Amino acid sequence: MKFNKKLLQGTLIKRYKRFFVDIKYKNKTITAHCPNSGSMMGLLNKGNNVWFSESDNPKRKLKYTLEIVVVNNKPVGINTHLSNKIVLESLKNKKIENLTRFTNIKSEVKFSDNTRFDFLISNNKEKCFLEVKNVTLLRQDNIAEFPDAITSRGTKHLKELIKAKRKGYESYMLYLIQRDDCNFFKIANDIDEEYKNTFDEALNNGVKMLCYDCKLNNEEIIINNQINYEQ
DNA sequence: GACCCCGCTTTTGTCTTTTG
DNA sequence: CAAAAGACAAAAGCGGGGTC
Repeated sequence: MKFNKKLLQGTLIKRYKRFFVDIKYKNKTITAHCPNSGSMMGLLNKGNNVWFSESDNPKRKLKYTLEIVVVNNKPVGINTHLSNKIVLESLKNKKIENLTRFTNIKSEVKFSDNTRFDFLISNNKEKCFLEVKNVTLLRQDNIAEFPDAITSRGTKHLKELIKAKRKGYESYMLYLIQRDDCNFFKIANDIDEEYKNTFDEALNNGVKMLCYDCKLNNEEIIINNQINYEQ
């Protein structure tokens, strides 16, 4: 996934009102859109280097978008919209081993009245729902974790994936770690116990789980290696 | 226009304590 | 003992951009 233009670099001042982030850039303070409504635990230290994009869409209220936060010299992708783009590209390019058999890809597909999943991928034998989660949290060396805050919506998605499975669909969770300094992935059960329980229930009901990390720099973010799940 | 990203602040609601 | 005030909890609404 290439950025349209090279990202610009600044330092973080503060994040507020969920969608706003102030950045120091060339001795000025600019306000950028923060396309991550999560808690972004561990990423929001004042003074962190950040990389952001500039949009030329005249209709936007904020022309800058925060894309990457650098923590301990490691870049972390925070734009949750990009995770779907990255995954779409990876599906098309057959970069995700377990999913190469699916030739048709549809984004944002409605499953029930109040649920839509990120992807419905299919071939002439199987239909498969795929839900993507963006992972940024690292609390111990080498281990990425999700979620970074209680996520009732995430739990709901898992339950809906179980339902999909019962209705004859294949179903997958894909945790996309937008950083490249982790060799393991785990569910942060101390942060959201209910999520962890539902996750286990999903696995027991045949929902499959995949986890990949990414390589990122100021020009692009691309999917990298499959990451081991650690109980 | 509906829905996705889902935490933070404000508002509203309920119960408990204080005061005249 | 009733009314006001305070404490706390639950619920609602806010925000920008993107995609269908």
